Amino acid sequence: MVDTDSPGNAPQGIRARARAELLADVSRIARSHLAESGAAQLSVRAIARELGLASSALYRYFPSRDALLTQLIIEAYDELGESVELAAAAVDRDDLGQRFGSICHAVRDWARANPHEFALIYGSPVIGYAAPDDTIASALRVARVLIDLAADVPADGLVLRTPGPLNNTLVEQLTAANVLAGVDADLDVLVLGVELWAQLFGFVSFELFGSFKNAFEPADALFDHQIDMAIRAFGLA
Amino acid sequence: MVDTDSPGNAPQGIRARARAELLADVSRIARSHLAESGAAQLSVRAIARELGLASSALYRYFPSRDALLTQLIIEAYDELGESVELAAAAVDRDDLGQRFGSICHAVRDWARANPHEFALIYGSPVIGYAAPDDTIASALRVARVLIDLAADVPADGLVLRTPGPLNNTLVEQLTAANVLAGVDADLDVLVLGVELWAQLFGFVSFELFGSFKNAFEPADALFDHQIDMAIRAFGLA
DNA sequence: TGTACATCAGTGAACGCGCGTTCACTGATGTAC
DNA sequence: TGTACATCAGTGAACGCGCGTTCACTGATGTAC
Repeated sequence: MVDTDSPGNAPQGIRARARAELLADVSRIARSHLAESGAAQLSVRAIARELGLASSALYRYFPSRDALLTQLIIEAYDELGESVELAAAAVDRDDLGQRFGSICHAVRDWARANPHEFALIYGSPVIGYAAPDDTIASALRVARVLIDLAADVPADGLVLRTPGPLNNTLVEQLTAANVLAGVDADLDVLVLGVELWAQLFGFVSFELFGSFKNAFEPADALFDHQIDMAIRAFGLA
Repeated sequence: MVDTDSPGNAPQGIRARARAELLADVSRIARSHLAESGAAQLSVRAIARELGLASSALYRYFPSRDALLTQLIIEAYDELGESVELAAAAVDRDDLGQRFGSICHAVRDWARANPHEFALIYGSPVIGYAAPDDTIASALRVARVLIDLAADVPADGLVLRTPGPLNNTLVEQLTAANVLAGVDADLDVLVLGVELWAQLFGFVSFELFGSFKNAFEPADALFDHQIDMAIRAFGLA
């Protein structure tokens, strides 16, 4: 008899599937604890408790608490990176202003929907935890999308431009960024892009971490205005 | 016999002086622990241990751990605020570009000298801790210096200006900021100022929290360039 | 100037709780023949 | 198809440590008369 009663959605053995499910559960619960206690307080025991497992069981899945934290960080970078990539791809590639706006809104929207994950990757570093190199690739996804955009912005429309030549160090650093992303953006465009990148995340940090409290709540109008101004600075308006 | 052997530098009783000294010691030690373990891990017991006191002794000085945290936060805001005020006052008040640059450098310099205090006040909020209203006045000092500057910037030089009228909500929020600071800055200048404020702190966060890693290290040239561009955007160059 | 009393700083034990990680173990799943 | 063995998931006790906060107390400093 041919084995047809076992459905086709079992590409792995029963163990592999159980393992994948438990890993997902751990991640979900860990993220909820992130919101309730913060990254520094993330507790292997508390997660195991919520799963109904002995705390030692989790050591079959993660070598240490820090490894768990690393996975959460990578997941957060990847989620944000994917949102931003999708947002950039969702609009007309040649409408650079709209593309920039879409990217910015994706960052802010994801951050507001996942404030604790945002805090994990862009807030104060967790003391005593050193992020391993595994996080780098994921961390760079947002930057890459922005550099790609910069590479498409024509240099001659730029409203804010350095008078005279750029500082040597800066030229080296910007060139390295171009190389890393495999593009050849104009350096004056690129440096402005980096500064607007800092502005974007500064804004979101202010909004989420409380600096806008009692002043810019809601911050939607201010955000839209900031994007407008950035588009103008690029000469895309 | 007249009591002349007791020197004049005792404006308070022996107890009051001892208390002031111990409070200063607590603050100093707490700040060093901030660097070693982070705000969430700040421990009354560890501080008492380092002081050679029973942990219960500190409850004569602080009603709770959170109160200690509050004091550290206020101190940090005040230190930064004072640096920035001094920096703004140290230059020619009418040289607005220089004044802006001096303010920005003061923020960055203080943050680099006190990265953990910066993280405490501008990084991810400490979960489970709600800052009381006592912190507000100190938190506003930097913003006030910037708004004062904005009030002196002539509106007609502005390079980046909103096309058409500002959004209503934004007008209200900006007007409120003017009122709070007791000035009457042009709203187009003011909104640009707010956005450059976000940029300034975004930059410093990136630099201190690691987003510039492997890319803008050192970040000095980038910072100077960013300030240059901001001054241009204000029309002050 | 001296005395009586109130205030305050600091002690040390205790309460009740948390944590990460290791280890020898049981029993179930998977694999090679 | 069945059997023997290897791998893996999960257990529960233990190690050694941490924490904030309360409480009754001792002894020193300050104050009012």
